[in-house]
Amino acid sequence: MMESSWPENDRKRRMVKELVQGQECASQLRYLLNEDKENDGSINIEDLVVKVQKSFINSLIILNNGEFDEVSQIPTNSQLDSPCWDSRKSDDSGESIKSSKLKDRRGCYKRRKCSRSWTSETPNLIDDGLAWRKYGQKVILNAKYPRNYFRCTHRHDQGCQAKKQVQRIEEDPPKYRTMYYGYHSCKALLKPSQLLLDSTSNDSSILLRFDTNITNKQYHDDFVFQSSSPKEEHKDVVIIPSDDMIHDQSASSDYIISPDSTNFDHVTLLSYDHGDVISGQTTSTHSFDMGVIVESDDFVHDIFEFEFN
DNA sequence: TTCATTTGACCAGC
DNA sequence: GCTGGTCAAATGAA
Repeated sequence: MMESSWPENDRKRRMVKELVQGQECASQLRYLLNEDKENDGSINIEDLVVKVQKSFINSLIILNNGEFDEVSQIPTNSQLDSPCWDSRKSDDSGESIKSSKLKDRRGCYKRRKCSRSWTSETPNLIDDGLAWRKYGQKVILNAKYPRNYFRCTHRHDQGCQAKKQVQRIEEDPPKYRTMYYGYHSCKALLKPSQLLLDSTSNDSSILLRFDTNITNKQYHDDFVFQSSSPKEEHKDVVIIPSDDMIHDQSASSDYIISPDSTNFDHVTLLSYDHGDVISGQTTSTHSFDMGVIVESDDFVHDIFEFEFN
């Protein structure tokens, strides 16, 4: 069943959330790679890449007005790459077929025209962190390698309509083209071991690190970071540009950090400005209902790292 | 036993 | 009639 388009606000919020999560992972990745930090293995670099990729995937899909089974982004050329999806066909065919006592009417479905897709090409097969189940493979005319068809594992139990096609297009260097269709509406797609946060932080605190560049001035909505800690599951931390920022984009940037539904007493600013550590600089808060104001003269390029405890 | 993959068949669209 | 997307039985893996 196809879902209708999201309300604009909801769509925007979802997209921002996806991008913010991706950016957070990218920042983590940069932190590990560029600053030559020791990684004790608690943070899996490959998992971070996966999460960044997932962020892009979902953002691009959301960008297409939330059309779950028909999206476009990169204008795929090709009719070669313009498969037509219609998950409803299985409802019209598969189930009814069973009851109609026709034993083998496999492939009885209705293809739909004009479905567009967006595509990514990678030098290797990257696990995008989503749960896919292969349901077909097809030799494609004039193609050296077969095309593989995947649908979301949770298609039946959660009605997730996401699909993708993967095809190797070059051998040396190896190159794979992945075409995505539909939005992943299912839950629990990522491995639980993927922690966004620094696992060295103590159990009672949450470490949040982000690059304010992500909070681009063009966005005036709340920014929601989903973070986690070893003891607690997920907490949404809302980053709210101050009124000055909203109304005057040239104004100095204040951010209101408001952990949502948490009971933290303090926010400690551990570092900012590309890793220049200001240890122990604690920004207390009267009430997290009101948030914490963090001042910065150059918010665009700052990297903030907070600890909630 | 359950779940995922493989693979040949079926069928819509061109 | 050809091509590509999907189904579902058979098979394999855990």
